[in-house]
Amino acid sequence: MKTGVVSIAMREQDGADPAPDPTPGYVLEHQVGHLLRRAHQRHTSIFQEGIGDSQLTPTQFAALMKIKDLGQVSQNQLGRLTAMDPATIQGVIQRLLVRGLVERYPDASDRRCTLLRLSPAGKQLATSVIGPARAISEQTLSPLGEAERATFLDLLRKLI
Amino acid sequence: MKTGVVSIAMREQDGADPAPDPTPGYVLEHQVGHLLRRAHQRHTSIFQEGIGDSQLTPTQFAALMKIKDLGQVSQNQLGRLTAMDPATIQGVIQRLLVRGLVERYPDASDRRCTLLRLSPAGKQLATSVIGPARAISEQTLSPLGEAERATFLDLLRKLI
DNA sequence: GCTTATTCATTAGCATACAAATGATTGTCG
DNA sequence: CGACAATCATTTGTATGCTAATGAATAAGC
Repeated sequence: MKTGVVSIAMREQDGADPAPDPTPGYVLEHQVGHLLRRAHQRHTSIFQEGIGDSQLTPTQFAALMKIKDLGQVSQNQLGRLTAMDPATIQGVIQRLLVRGLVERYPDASDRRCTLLRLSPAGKQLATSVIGPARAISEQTLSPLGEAERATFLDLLRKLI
Repeated sequence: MKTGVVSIAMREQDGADPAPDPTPGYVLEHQVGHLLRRAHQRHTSIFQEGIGDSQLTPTQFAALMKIKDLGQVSQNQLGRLTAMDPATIQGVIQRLLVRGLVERYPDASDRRCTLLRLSPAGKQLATSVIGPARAISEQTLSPLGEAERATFLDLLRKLI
């Protein structure tokens, strides 16, 4: 039977030590970044479950809502309003275009820009998913009471 | 000069209406999912800025910390502990293997499993980034006061 | 007005993140 | 013990999300 000392010596010969070595005072599960990642993961799962359109992602939904709000908007401007960089919003819009939910047309006053608007199908979808979207927000916050929800959203907004 | 009425009529002929159409009572910027996404984005940016190793991502860091805590662990088990599905943890570990931060060896008691441990370089890196990681958590929460931070983390934990 | 800087949109490359399918191995249950 | 279920790891495909580079068009400064 190998002793602990011998075992450790052998492992050090291999150059790696599989002994547990937790860092005092640093718990991954308590870090705000890890918790934000997991909370965002949970919300995404709730969204896909509840939005009622298996192709529509949270970012595509955000783009759709923002175009609906504004009527028309350039791609980069839409990206700024939905917190997506130009490369990301490009892909999101491309997929909405393929589905026929968004239309593009040139901006007469600035030939660099392409303006976006909702197609009739896009308008129809945008309207029909607002109900599910409200339910998704409610379900995401369902572990919290009413006062806790308001507090949480207040604090979360301060972290943006 | 075109009137508004004529302009709208022409647009309806195109099948799309670029008129603004905000939904009463639904503000994208107030939705918990959008706020979680943006807060997570901000944290990731702070992480990349502060971790001190331009190649190390938040998920790679989480995997590194968890292997350090446990000494050795199978890949799928590590994924469960860090909230990554098997496909995601596979890629994360692959990149840590390429960098020589993690080592693999077979589990004698279960030939399906491959056990993971930190290499000496992995141990060194894991130890050296704990200080920056603490600073990253602090900076992420810096918009909040002490009491607010505790409240926020409590509520965030309830949402996992 | 002309150079310079900025902005718009796209592209390539890399890193999560998930669903679904696969093959190998192990566990369970009749 | 032998069929069936479950688990481990991988692979493929799709969708964010970022950096960096590009070319076209506009804005700013001198």
